[in-house]
Amino acid sequence: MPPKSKSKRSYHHGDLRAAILAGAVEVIAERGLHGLSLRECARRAGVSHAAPYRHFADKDALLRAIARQGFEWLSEAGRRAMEGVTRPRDRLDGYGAAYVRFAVEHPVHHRVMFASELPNDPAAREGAGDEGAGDEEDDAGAFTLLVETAAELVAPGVDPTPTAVASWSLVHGLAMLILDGRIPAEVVSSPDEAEAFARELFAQWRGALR
Amino acid sequence: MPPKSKSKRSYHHGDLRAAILAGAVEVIAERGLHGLSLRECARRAGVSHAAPYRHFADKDALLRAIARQGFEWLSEAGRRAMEGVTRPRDRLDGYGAAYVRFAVEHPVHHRVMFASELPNDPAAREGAGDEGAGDEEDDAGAFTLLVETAAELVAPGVDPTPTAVASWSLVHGLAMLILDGRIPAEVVSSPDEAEAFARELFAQWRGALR
DNA sequence: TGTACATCAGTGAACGCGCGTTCACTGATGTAC
DNA sequence: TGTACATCAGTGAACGCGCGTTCACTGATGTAC
Repeated sequence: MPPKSKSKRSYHHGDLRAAILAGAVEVIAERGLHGLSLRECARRAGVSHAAPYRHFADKDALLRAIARQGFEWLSEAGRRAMEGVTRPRDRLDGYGAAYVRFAVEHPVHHRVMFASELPNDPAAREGAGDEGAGDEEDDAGAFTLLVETAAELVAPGVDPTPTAVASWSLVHGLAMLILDGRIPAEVVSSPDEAEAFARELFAQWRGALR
Repeated sequence: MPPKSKSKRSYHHGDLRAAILAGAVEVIAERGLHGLSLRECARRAGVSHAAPYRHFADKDALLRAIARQGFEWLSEAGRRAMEGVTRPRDRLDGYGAAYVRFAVEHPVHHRVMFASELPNDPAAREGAGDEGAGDEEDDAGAFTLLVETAAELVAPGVDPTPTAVASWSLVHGLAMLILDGRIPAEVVSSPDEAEAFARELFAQWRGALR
């Protein structure tokens, strides 16, 4: 395999789709969500600006692909964190810690997953075609898992939804505050620290409320 | 005061600054943060597209003004919610409920206040000139208030910061989830309902954790 | 009350820019025979 | 192993667009006298 002629002979990229996806995450990390452009992604992949359209119908499809990937990774992480753990409270803690860790490890994905740019636009939640439905499923799946876990925690007959929502709010809010730099960097500069901090939070929160 | 000649004789607006500010909030509500443009704000105020530059140095200054207004309103609401309430736990509940209510009442402000578009950009947190410093103060002020309240709640000698962070995370996360439409609309379609839901959440959360 | 003048809010033309998207194309790839 | 051909990934020119920002300007406002 001669080093120079490696891909020189062909202008075919090999896996442009993945390259565009990775490039998009990079761009968002550097310039923010509104700084993303298909042309910049193409540039980084070393490809003409029209090439991405072979793999993504439009800019929105690219964002939806990132969100879908994020939901997959998150639910996988949550599943892993809870397998083998039986005590309901520990399961909830494990899931929450995994949630925060995911956000710190993949801040761009987390942002894209939860960036509803149009608060007043119900259409964004509805149709959105085949791909949009995929996102919703992942999202709903994660929440269902949370409600089931919460159900093991509350007294029989009590609606577990509020507890599930509270748990989700706690970890979601913590993740957002960390990502926004509102939590001092020395406390949570690494995923490990973020996870530890989340667990500590859960513990002390319990104590504080008696 | 003749209805037609009212402002026809003068092209001076009267309070263009406020009009631009209100228009910007409107635009963001309709089109999202990235859909905001100074030209559109000028259009809605019935003014030439260069006029806003008399009142805002650039687009960023406009956003910073919205954020500053939001922080003022929020800290005012928090103060009002806690005045006359003495029991620490009730003070924390009141503040949290006010926080969630504020987010539902002023979703655009809340979004602008907490939209760090550039996660990796530490410069956004530092300098930012005179105006930026104003934001930071409001932000820090709100958090200080929270820590002080948390200090009354935990055992003496215990660092109240984690409890404060947990409280903030809970209400911040709940607000974000509501704003993103993740909480069923029938539960929280009005500010009153949002506030009630928040209080219910706090109560059941305590119960669930024993 | 009237006049001169400084101030400053708003105008409208102009600039350069990067973007999303389309389109007819070219040339590499893989498959059928 | 070789040839013909369909497929399809990537090209590059071109479109139209709205934007941020600047600039010399005009005309309203308010103040000093």
